[in-house]
Amino acid sequence: MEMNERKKGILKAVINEFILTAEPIGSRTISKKYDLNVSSATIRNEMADLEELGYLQQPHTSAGRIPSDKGYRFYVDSLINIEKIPESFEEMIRQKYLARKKEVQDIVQVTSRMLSHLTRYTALVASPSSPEYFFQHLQLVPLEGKKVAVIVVISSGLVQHQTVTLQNRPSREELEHISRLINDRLQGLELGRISNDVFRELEKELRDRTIFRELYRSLLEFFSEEGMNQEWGKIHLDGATNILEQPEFSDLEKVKVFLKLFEQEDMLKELLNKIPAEGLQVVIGKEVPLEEIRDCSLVVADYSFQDKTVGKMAILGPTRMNYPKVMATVNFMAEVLSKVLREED
Amino acid sequence: MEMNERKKGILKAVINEFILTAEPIGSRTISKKYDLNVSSATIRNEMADLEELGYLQQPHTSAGRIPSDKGYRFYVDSLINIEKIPESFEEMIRQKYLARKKEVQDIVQVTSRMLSHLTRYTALVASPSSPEYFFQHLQLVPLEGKKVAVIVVISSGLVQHQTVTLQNRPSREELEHISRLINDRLQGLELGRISNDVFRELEKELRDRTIFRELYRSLLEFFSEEGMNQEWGKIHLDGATNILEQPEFSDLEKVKVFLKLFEQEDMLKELLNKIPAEGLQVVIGKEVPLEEIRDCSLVVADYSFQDKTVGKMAILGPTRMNYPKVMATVNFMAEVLSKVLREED
DNA sequence: TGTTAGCACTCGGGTGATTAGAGTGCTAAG
DNA sequence: CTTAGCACTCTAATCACCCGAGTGCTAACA
Repeated sequence: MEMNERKKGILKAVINEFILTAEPIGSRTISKKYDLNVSSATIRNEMADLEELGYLQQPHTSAGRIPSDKGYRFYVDSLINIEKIPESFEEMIRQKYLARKKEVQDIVQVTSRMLSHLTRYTALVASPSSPEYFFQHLQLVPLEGKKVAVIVVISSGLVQHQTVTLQNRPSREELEHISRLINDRLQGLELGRISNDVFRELEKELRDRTIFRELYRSLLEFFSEEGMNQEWGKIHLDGATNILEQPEFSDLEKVKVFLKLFEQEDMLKELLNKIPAEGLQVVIGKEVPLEEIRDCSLVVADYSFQDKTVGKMAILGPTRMNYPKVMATVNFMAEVLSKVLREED
Repeated sequence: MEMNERKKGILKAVINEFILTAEPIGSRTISKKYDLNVSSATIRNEMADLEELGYLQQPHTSAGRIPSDKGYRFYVDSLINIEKIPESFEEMIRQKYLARKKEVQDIVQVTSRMLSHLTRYTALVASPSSPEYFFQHLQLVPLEGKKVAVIVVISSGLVQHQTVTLQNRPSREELEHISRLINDRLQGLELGRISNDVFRELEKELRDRTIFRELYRSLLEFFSEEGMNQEWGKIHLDGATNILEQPEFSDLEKVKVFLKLFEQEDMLKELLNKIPAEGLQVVIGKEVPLEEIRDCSLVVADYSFQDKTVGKMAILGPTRMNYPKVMATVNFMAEVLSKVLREED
């Protein structure tokens, strides 16, 4: 026994219907609502076959069928076309981006908010992060007392800052001297290459400056792998409560697990990192690399900046997700965001 | 009929017990568990009196009593002493602060996390914000292309930045000139006094510089009341899911309302603003100035920086909250945070 | 050979009745 | 004024029951 056109049609109908209703689908429903020109008995037989093939499953004997993960997989891979998003939408989205200050956090926030609003599921957006970014500028600004603000600008427009308290009050000249030296040395370097070595060389040159010694540690920390990871690639989440609208989350225990997860940013980060995002990816049910949400699906896309993939965005929802719509939306948003970032540049 | 010592003792016992169990408390429970030297019948009579006085209420005739808002109010005002936090705790908390980079966001985050962990309720912390802060330094850093990073430092260690795209690529000299002028003018000014007027004067001086014209708008926005509000005084929330552990939130609808609220930062901001926080405040049930959470209580304290109140922190939980513990914790955390900020300075 | 009508069977979930138990208020005695 | 005792109330849990949706199978039909 193998898949034929009629089986495909029935599978598609069942999944479409299940996405709509979240209830097990019986053969009668299909024969009435969909024009397949066969009786419910025939559909019943086909559904039994589809179950044997692993695409459908039955919660209990006297209930209808629901799709299995394998069923969804087939549906996503072979049965649907991604919806077309109307051109006019792009303009609207651009407006939203323009309305906000164009800091990285703002962009990420706007993106996640739009994603969650458009899909009514939960959106995750990782802010741009790439070891391939270039160092551009470092500025040391003396503050009150013994404090210094260390401001680092990488690639275009991405700024990070940090305050350091020194042992003694530094003079403005001293700070300027040091920042000039550091800038000369790091100018145009890829972040990934600003290793300890570079700093060790710098340390030699600046050995006599006690101030540098003190700055040294925090700069090292800043450019270390962990420092990088901590500051960049932060995950912004929106629409967490949307899952509460889904009938599969009427169980409080499940909700708990879910929301607990959302409070652990590192988990989410790892989750997204585990998904090899190039283009549009759909991860269904048991394929999800995170125990707690094995009954969910993820739709992930990457976005780029200066022609490099720098971040990902994702929609997290029940496996019974409106895939055509969500896939279209995520894909579209990733494209628009990449465009917006390119133009900004 | 009025309050006497025995009534107070019984009221206190009922509330303590209810805080523990979340179940209506009957007279027998009190007579058995608490050593009041009276029988359950006597307690029954007293409880009837307490109900008449409005301190207790009955969900239905054949159930025990639960405290009313008025009961909690009396309890908080007259029946409890705030627990003493052991000295050793302070050191532990300091360590936590030291372990993180000392940016404002980090401090706020650490604070809210600790609050929610210690109390097992939801913590809200408003980041420092005050029109009484002083302007300290502005730095314009040229980025790639036509972009400029505007970096503003206020008071000690509070840094904000923003990227602006200009019409033409600015020269480094030009930017330096402008920042020098702006710095001279704004140096040491209270943020609240950097009004349009100051900028208008600056505009006159710099009229010939087209670059300033372009920067003008974004600076104006930055120092405007809304800009200020948007950037400072952000609310950080932690332990949202803790409420799910509370039996009063076994109703999904209620959970929904709650979590939806948490996704609206401006609501939370308004909520905290409406509470005149000086010292430790407890807002109980119907006293809460926000419809959606009228069956909750808030314990709020303010914290200070440079001897001025700059922010608030709060614990949000069910009215059936462990007031002695929560009040002690919030009070303590606010004090420690103020101390840490003072020492930093 | 594939399709369909018909039918007996299964099973979950909703309905209603019953019951156990906790707690009360009242009364009367100490 | 306190307390033991008792009748009464009300909720929540349990159970039996039934309804209906849906199935798989069989037999007839094209």
